[in-house]
Amino acid sequence: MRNLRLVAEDEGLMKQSTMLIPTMREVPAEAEMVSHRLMLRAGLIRMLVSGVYMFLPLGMRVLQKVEQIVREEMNRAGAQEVLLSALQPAELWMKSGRWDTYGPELIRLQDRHGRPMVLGPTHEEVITALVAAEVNSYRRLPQILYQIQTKFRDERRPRSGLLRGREFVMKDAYSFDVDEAGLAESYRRMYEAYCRIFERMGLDFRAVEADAGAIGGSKTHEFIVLSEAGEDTIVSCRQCEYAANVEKAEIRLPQADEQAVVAARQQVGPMEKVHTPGMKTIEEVSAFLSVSPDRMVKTLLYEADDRVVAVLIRGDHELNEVKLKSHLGVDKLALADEETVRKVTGAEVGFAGPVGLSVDIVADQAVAMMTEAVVGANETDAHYVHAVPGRDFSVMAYLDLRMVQEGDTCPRCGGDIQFARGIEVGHIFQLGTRYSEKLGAYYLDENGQRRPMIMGCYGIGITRLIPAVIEQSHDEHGIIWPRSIAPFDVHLVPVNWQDEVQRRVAEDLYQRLQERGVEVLLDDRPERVGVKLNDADLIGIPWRILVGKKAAEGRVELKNRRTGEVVEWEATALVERLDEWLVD
RNA sequence: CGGGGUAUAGCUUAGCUUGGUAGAGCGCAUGCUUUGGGAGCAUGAGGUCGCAGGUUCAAAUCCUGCUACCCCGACCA
Repeated sequence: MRNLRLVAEDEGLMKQSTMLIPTMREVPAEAEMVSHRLMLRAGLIRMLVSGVYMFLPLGMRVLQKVEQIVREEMNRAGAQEVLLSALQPAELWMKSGRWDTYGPELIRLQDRHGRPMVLGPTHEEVITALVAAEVNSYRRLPQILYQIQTKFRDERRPRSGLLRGREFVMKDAYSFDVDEAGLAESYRRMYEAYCRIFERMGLDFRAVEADAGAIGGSKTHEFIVLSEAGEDTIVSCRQCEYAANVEKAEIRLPQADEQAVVAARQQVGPMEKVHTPGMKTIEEVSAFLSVSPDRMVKTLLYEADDRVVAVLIRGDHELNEVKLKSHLGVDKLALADEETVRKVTGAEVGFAGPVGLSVDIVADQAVAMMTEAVVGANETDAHYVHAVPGRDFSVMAYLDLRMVQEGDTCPRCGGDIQFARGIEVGHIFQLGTRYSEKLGAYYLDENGQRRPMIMGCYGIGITRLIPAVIEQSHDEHGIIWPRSIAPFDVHLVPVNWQDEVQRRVAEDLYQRLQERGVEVLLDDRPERVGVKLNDADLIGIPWRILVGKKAAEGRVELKNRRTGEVVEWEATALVERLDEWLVD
């Protein structure tokens, strides 16, 4: 008897009285961000420890729908699904070099034999080793393989619920091609698949040029869901298609007459040391000497891998560390500590300058256009005025090193740029041969030549997509799901479950909608209407059918969660014509 | 890793200044009434007051250390 009931497909699976959907009326103190609060309140997730979350039945349904969309689009783009391992031998990471460079974010452990292992934060090593072992001819290329897996990163500061966790689900795809043209084609396919995926989820997003970071590679795009709550800042042009992460955004040099600069510099009198007691910041020195920041140069000392480098930036500009790191080609970059600064400059922090400095100096390109500048004197409480680039100090290179800021123009067309914030949900890279060479992914071409495969990698933060959707789609009452990833299509809510007529109409609708393939959640709890309706708004299923007093006449109410629009229907007609309204 | 904050019932919290039997609202259980936007009455269960040490006749409260969680920053395919 018990078994029979359990196999009955219908038994409680979509009934709220039996499902674990622990909604919360009060806001949990731990959550700040809207999406985080709503996910906890709607009973989608619960935290186990910081940065690690469990998916409850409702959240699980959403997660599965997101995964399914990604799967469909990956398959459509010609990618093949695999499942790689989360537990990986450290050996592979030593081969790629990332055992040393990845840092404490990589969760390292030992097996019972003392063999070093890692919990995979990403899968370049594993997939490359797999393809290296199984593919060795151009005849078997190209290949695009993808997986949906739990990944581990011991983040310094997990935050914002699912947005930045230590354990999370990602889709990652890897392409292997015979040449650059093949890579470009694989990259294009993935780019298009990504756009379809995010469109299907109803997201307002932008694909922007980005920095490749530690993973390496040349061309790369980030997919950013626009949201003020996001951690990333992007710039985009109002006139053309240009859009980039601020970390990457190039600076267009203003038109300048070099002859004029050179001529102007010849008019400048000799450099002069001035007493600037306790004036350490640009603002202080600027106010003290009555010189505007754009006529000053700040000198920043960085430890880049094992050496110290001085970086010159115009006083009103801000250094972009990502650009600096990429120009210097180093793995580690950090502002030098006070002791190092004192040793290099012979002065307290705040008085560094390029004149007479013995370390390598690079400068932002804007400095090259300055006639003269105020700079630190490498002597406590002193600055130089009338320091002329090239005359009083020289630099190794002028580079694009600063952050874009309001008022800058588009590097492509010179148009106006605007800033926006967003959540990074996808990132695609053209990796080249970095991993294939280190892990031995070579193939023989038509001429029997051994060549490294050209790789690309393509990630989507599956679990991060859910809060991203919620950030863009909610109101003061709760979540508003797009139908494509909603946990259910229809929320069926009888006003009074004790009322036999309402109950009969609701159960009948429940059954008939299910027969037509509609996913229905039936709120059969003996709660008061108010409780049920508030929970329904909170959970955010796109359509709500309310079965109330008019059930006696066979009439029910249909409400659109997004628009709030309510229509009264004959229950029978509603089932018959559901195709008309079940379009999101 | 630096700065700030919090820790008392499932959730939100009072009590801590000034040491003396740990309280409320919501939720939960049972019963009755109620049922179109978070009901009413009654009864009841539920607490190592984050952990460890110290001071004291006596510690949720004072002191020390630790841990966890949150926020800001740094960091981040």
